[in-house]
Amino acid sequence: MVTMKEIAHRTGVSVSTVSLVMNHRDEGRVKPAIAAHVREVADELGYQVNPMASSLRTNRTRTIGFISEEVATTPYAGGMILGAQTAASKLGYLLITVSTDGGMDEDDEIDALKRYGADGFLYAKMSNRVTDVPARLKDCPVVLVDATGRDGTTPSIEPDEFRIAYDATTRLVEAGCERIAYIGCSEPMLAQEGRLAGYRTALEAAGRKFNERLVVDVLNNGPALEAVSDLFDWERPDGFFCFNDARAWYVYECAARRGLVIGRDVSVVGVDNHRVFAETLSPRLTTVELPHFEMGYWAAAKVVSMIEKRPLDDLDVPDTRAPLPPLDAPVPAKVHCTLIEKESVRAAG
Amino acid sequence: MVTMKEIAHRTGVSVSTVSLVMNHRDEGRVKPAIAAHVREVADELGYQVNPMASSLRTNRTRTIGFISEEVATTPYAGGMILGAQTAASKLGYLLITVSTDGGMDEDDEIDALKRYGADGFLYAKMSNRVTDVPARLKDCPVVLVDATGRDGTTPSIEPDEFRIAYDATTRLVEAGCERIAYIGCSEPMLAQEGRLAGYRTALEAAGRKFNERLVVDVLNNGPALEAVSDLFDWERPDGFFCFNDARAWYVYECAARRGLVIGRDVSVVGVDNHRVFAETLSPRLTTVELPHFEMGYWAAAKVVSMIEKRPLDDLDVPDTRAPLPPLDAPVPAKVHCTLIEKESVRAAG
DNA sequence: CTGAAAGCGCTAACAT
DNA sequence: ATGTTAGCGCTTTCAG
Repeated sequence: MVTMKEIAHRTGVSVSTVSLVMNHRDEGRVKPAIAAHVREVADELGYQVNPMASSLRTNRTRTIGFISEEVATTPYAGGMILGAQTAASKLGYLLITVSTDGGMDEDDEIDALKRYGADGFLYAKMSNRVTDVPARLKDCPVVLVDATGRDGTTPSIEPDEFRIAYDATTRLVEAGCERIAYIGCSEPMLAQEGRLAGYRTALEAAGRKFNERLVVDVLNNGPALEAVSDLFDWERPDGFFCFNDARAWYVYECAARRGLVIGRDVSVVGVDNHRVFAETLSPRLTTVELPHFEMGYWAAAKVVSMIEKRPLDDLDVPDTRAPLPPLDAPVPAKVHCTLIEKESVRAAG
Repeated sequence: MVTMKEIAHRTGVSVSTVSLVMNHRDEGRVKPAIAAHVREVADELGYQVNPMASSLRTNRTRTIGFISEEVATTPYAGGMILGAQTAASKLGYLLITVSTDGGMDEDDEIDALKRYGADGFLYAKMSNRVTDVPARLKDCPVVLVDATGRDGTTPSIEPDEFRIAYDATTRLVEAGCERIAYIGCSEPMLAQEGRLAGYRTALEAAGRKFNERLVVDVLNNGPALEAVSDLFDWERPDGFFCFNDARAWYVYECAARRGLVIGRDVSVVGVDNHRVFAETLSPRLTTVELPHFEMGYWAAAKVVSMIEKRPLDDLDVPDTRAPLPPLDAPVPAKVHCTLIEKESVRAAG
């Protein structure tokens, strides 16, 4: 391992000078020629800072902890983690992911993260929920991902559920569907409330009236298929907005059994059909992809801005907003999802 | 943060003594009474070692790096990571995961891991492939996960593909299926070869003869559905062994369109139907679950044994082998997958 | 059996 | 503008 000491030795300056240069804290403190030489030798030797050693003095490790209890049980975690890691990496941080599903104890894992000196934390859910920040994270920089804090005390990022449903439903309207159904989720979730409202509002904006009988809220189980089946038989919808991929599947199954072809006889807009699934289905499906990557990305950038106490705008975060693509977009069209970024209500740390 | 210095102060001994005790290196070096007292005070104060500080002297961080390029694009990574993290955590290590899909450069990510002093590495694929170990990992402890090294130089763990297919096919035979099809994968993969062989051998062991026309190797795309559809019409199979969940889906779709009920008219054994998917489908499906968790678990334990240069048996690793459950197991039956653990051909480090 | 002292690689006051 | 010094928390000889 090549150390500052070695560079100091080779360049004939002291370690402190090398330290200044390597941390870009020269600028009027070290003669430019010297600084350049130091940098050159460092490059040549392939010098890399030892984050352990510097953390000992600075109490900063340039690591951020990512905590989620659903890494193993949902296919969406990967995208979020990748987004967070991408931003972290770009900003010179390392993301350390711990999942607390299975037998893992959340507090233990958080302790491990703290022991290793994480500078900040991402606390992630895999579907928008009101969430309490764990007690031991109370006075650390924390950002919630795909979740919203109970008290408005913690910054968060979450999908604009209302707009997802509004856009999806509008799309079905514009595609000429007359009887648009919503296959929702019967568990209480922010996503469900927001989407039902968006569906309803879009219908009304299009001059349709909301029909309760076209709304079926189901769980992910056997009776769900019957419920959707009944909907097919009794209401004969020609368009479906589906809460998620599992719900969309009930529609495919029912359609297949009746000889109906999706894209011809009925239209379906689903949310977040996962890739494995979508590869098979996508030719006949319009999807709203929840921007897990983007949420992770933003959250990581945000927590870095909190750690370094500088405005988020100084960091390079792409804008994830994009307009709804036109209806004649190639199939499978992707309806882009907008995001809601919440600043902490109190000072963001 | 509570330090050794503080404990030393409170107990009236020196830091070195505290160090000995905390590292369980007392035993004939520190008087038992003193040791006990030190431990007591440490507990009371909630002392935690500072891994940064000790790494400075020992060049050990008790972290292991997990590298994969498919974290975001497959739903299976989560289980593997969770397994690895569980074992790591149990053994007092922290798992640091980096994914190299998306725009991430693998070498950069490995460098980051090395900079942070990872003691060993897990290099994971999400489906069994012959794999080269990255150059910069050459002289570090490395274990391959769901992959096999090109030269037998690196320990690895991978599913027993032959037996997966053998067991699945046998199960279909025992369930009374007469015409058992294999919906395979047309890409060259170890998994495909092994499974085709297992399918064939199981048929022959049951006194059936292998019929090429019952084998359909497909990609994950449009033509696949037609190929399976043709198989239904021309060969009228009553049992299906499917390479993975996407392939199984073609069978469901074809069956639904023909009014055939799975579990009554046709039997299906799939591999690795992911949970999101399985929640909807599982009542009618027998699955072979690839033991991603167990692979991750074993691999992490293995790499720790390499790092600490002590035999794997000293560590607490559960045996993941289990017998095939009986055919009258409640549906969905899970066919357990056996694993192949490969030691390095040369000395294991 | 226990403590003093040195040093891991780095940063940050403080001198020059 | 650069070097000296001290010390972060811990491990590890080496003396006693």
